Amino acid sequence: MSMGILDRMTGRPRDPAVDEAIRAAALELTQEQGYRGLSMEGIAARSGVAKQTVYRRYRSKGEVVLDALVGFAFTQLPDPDTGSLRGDLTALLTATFRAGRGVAGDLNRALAVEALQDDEFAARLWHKLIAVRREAVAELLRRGRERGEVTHPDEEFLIDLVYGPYWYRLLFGPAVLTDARAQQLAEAVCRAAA
Amino acid sequence: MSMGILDRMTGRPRDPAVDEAIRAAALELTQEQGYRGLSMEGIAARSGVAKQTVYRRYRSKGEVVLDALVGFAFTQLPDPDTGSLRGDLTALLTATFRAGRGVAGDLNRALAVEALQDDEFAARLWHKLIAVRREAVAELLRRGRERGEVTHPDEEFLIDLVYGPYWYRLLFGPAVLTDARAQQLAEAVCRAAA
Amino acid sequence: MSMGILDRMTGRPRDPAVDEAIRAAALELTQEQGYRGLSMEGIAARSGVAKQTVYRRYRSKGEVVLDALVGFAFTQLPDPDTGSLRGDLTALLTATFRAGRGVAGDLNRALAVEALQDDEFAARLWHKLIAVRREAVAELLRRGRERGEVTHPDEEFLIDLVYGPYWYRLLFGPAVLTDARAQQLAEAVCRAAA
Amino acid sequence: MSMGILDRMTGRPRDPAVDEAIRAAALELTQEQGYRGLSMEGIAARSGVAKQTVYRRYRSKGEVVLDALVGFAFTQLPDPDTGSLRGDLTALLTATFRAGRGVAGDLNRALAVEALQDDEFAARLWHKLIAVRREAVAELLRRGRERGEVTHPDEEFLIDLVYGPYWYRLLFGPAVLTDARAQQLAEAVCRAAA
DNA sequence: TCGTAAGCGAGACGGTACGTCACGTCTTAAT
DNA sequence: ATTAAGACGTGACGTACCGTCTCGCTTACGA
Repeated sequence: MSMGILDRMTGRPRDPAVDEAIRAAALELTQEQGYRGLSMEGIAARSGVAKQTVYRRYRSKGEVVLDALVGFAFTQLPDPDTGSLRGDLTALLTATFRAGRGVAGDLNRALAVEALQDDEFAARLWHKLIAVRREAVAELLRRGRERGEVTHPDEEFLIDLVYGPYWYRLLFGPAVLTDARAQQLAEAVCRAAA
Repeated sequence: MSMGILDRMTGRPRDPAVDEAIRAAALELTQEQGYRGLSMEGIAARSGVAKQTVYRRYRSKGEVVLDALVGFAFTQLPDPDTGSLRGDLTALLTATFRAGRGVAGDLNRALAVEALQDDEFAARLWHKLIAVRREAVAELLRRGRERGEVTHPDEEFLIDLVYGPYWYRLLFGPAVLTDARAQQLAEAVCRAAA
Repeated sequence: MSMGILDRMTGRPRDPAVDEAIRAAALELTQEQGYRGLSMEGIAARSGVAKQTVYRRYRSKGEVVLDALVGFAFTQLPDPDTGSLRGDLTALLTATFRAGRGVAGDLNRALAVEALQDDEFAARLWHKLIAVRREAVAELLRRGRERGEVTHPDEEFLIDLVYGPYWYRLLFGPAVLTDARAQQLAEAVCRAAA
Repeated sequence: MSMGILDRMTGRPRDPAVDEAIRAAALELTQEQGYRGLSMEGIAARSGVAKQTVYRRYRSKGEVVLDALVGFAFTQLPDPDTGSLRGDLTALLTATFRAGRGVAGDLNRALAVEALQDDEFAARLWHKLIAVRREAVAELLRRGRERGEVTHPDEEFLIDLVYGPYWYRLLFGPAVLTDARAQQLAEAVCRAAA
């Protein structure tokens, strides 16, 4: 959220309303005009905030979008416990795909653009978002492993298998992030994991 | 390559050396400075060509990169026929991953950036590059289907499964496009396809 | 005028209408809001020209003002030949003071601001404006020397005596650049020169 | 110095060390980077003082510089009484020119910049600095008038003649504020005054 | 052979956004 | 009330590219 590593306790405190306005503006603009139409200048203008005030908090528009996305409710991944790996994965992937069809899809695309061009940002993105999502799958897999549903030794690989098609389709033609696809994918991962 | 629908037959013909210089400049700059450092302005400067001359051939830097990449040797996908789906997929994925570790990876990233921001370009990219690669896998799957190795009805889904992890890793941390991973993936796809 | 040392002969030629618009905008803005209210940004906006287009011609607003002033008619100093040093000086100083009471005074003040803060600019100002004005006085003094009206050996000093009070009053309280003062000054210089 | 018209007597008293630090910082920065590099922001930073603390005392950087300069020893003009106008003027001008060659020159230039852009400040500068200096000359002239050395009726004009060349040279090329020049000038003023 | 039609290098031009700097005001907690 | 610290709206800075344009020059082909 705030860029400071340690919270300062001196000086005028940052206005939380400003934080909110910036995030809101970033979301609005991304939805209205796509990521191409998003700029630090535009965010500042829309949120009625000075450019410096945005730069004080974020290095780039990517950071703004990331922060805005992290604040989203549907980012809180469900941690379903249906009793079977397939059920768990289906639940998680369905939720993921559904989010991907909405605003979150646009935001994810925006983050991808930034990450592809900036390694530092890619690293931050990984820690703040990607790693969290991966951990959710890892947890499912651990439970599956206890039940004997998972024998494949390489957890990382399996997680790639879960999220790979999601991002692939986010990149090229968003038309297929359907619930049916989510189910197919869960099934496929189960087979691979066995 | 040439943007004209119908070849004009009057006036001074385009200089092929210029085409070459532009592509070369795009490659060099992408490698040296990443996609962020790539600009139409820069391409023109580096190739010693007027800006207009670049615009006469390409709408955007994405198109330049796409054209440059298409001209690459390792873009010609192998069409292995090892006798088994697993063998075929392993061969194809190994080749793909290897390319992804080199320059082609940078170029693919560049194309992704452009595609994410421009739907028109995304469509062109799909037709010129993605569709071709997908067709290669489709062919393997057809052969596997004849042999009875493939029973899964949804070919499109399986192809997503093949390429999804590749792009996912191209986005986030390129460190894992190893030969071993290619093999793992081939194996997983086989299981899903069965 | 144009910043280029040698005129290029390739590329699209600069639009003279743009030159004109920039100078006009600079003059208008200086008169309307004083030098403090003058900015490269404002000049560009007022003249309906892109900021880069201004920067392509001038390094700073000082240069713009200088160029604008040099283009002025009343910059062409009179070279009076009244037959006496006192007559000549009176004519020249009266003209100078009169100009100083009008727009040229504001512009001169603007140039002083810039020169005081930038040695490089001060040098250019000297060559383009100050030196020219000094040469006019030098010519008068030479004629006076032939007539025996001038015996003082240090021409530079005498010129300082002519222009010093002018700039002093331009700096502090512009109320006294009267014709009477011009005459007094001419008289005083004559005495000093004798 | 202190901006308050009436001294307040409640609350925490102002720290005199702060006053000193601000003036010192202003001097240092002016010498190091010229007036262009001087800013309220910079003064505060260099003096280790909050920005507000500077603004509480001074309206603008010009005021700071003025205050700093007024505090200088060599600002106390000598009131020589050599017995002749020429002697008096030579003494005063030599002192003035010498100071102009040092830090005081830079400070004077700085004040000129501010005064040229801000009429209110120009007025304050006149009262606090210029008028004082002019009065010193006026005193010399009065004495000269008693002795019969001065017959010229316009005292103001003569004072302009004394200080004009000084400021002129402060503006354009400081190389000539020599002792010899001071003497020449004193001589010329004497002749004009006679 | 000569005109017409493009290609080409060069660079001007109106734009938009960048990221930074300083301004002058403000809000906080501590003194 | 003063102080250090720093947030904040504002406005300008100087730069980078964008995509289009206008020059003068050069290559071709076809009449």
